[in-house]
Amino acid sequence: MLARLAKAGRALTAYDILDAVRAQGLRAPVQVYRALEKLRGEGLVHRIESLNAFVACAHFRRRHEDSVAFAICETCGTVSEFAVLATARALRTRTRRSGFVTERTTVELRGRCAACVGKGSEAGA
Amino acid sequence: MLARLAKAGRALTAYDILDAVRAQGLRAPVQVYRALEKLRGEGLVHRIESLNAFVACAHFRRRHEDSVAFAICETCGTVSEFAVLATARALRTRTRRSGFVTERTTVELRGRCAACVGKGSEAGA
DNA sequence: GCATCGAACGTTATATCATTACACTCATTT
DNA sequence: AAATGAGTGTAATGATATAACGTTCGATGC
Repeated sequence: MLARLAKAGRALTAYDILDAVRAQGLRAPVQVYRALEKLRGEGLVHRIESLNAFVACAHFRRRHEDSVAFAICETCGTVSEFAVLATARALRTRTRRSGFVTERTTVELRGRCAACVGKGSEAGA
Repeated sequence: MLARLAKAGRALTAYDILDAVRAQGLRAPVQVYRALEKLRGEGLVHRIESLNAFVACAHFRRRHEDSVAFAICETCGTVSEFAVLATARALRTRTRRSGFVTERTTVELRGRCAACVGKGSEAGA
């Protein structure tokens, strides 16, 4: 299942994954959600909140759990993961001043990846 | 509808809203989604991606559209909005270096608000 | 005036995402 | 062996969101 996700390069919904792994014996959504939950716990999978979908962790669980961001291309669906240590720290500090204790941050960027920006301008010209 | 959202102080799902405004003649989800879409366009409502829910804009559309973040209390559900101009700019710059053109950013923090942290430590002591 | 058009709206149905409930298996403990 | 409890599989359902389609109504051109 993790292999499927990693191969996809984009985010897959639980039902996308279900379709992909039916051959391997998983038959119901709840089984996929349980597996995803476990993988997320191990830091091998991230959930993309704005897509209600999942990606394989690009960084092989290098303990960055709470400071990861995603750039999501609206055109091709590609999701790239990057670390945002300093940004996450700044946000925590900022909200801490009003007494809020941050446990988890979600940072997601929507836009166009390099490849799609290139194609877009060609088409427009 | 906006009044309902503003009064709530927390995020409401489209169906929460639907229940609240049935008296005012809205009868189906799609009507609520259409209204929300319009309000979002006007900058009066924000969507909280990690909750699949909506909040009234706390800043009266002061043109901060693309640089707003939310601190969401896991205990009481309170959502507070704050501006993250510099953070959003930094993220845009950062991804721009790899050719990604950011159109929209989502920043959401989960944790405990001041009030709930206080209560929590009392209970724990 | 009135035919035409298109945007907005209402209704119904359906698609999509996620969880609950419960029975069964099987390893562990006693 | 009986009791316990974690994990698993299945079915059903709940929660979120959109599609499809007909109607209304104001704007436009004749």
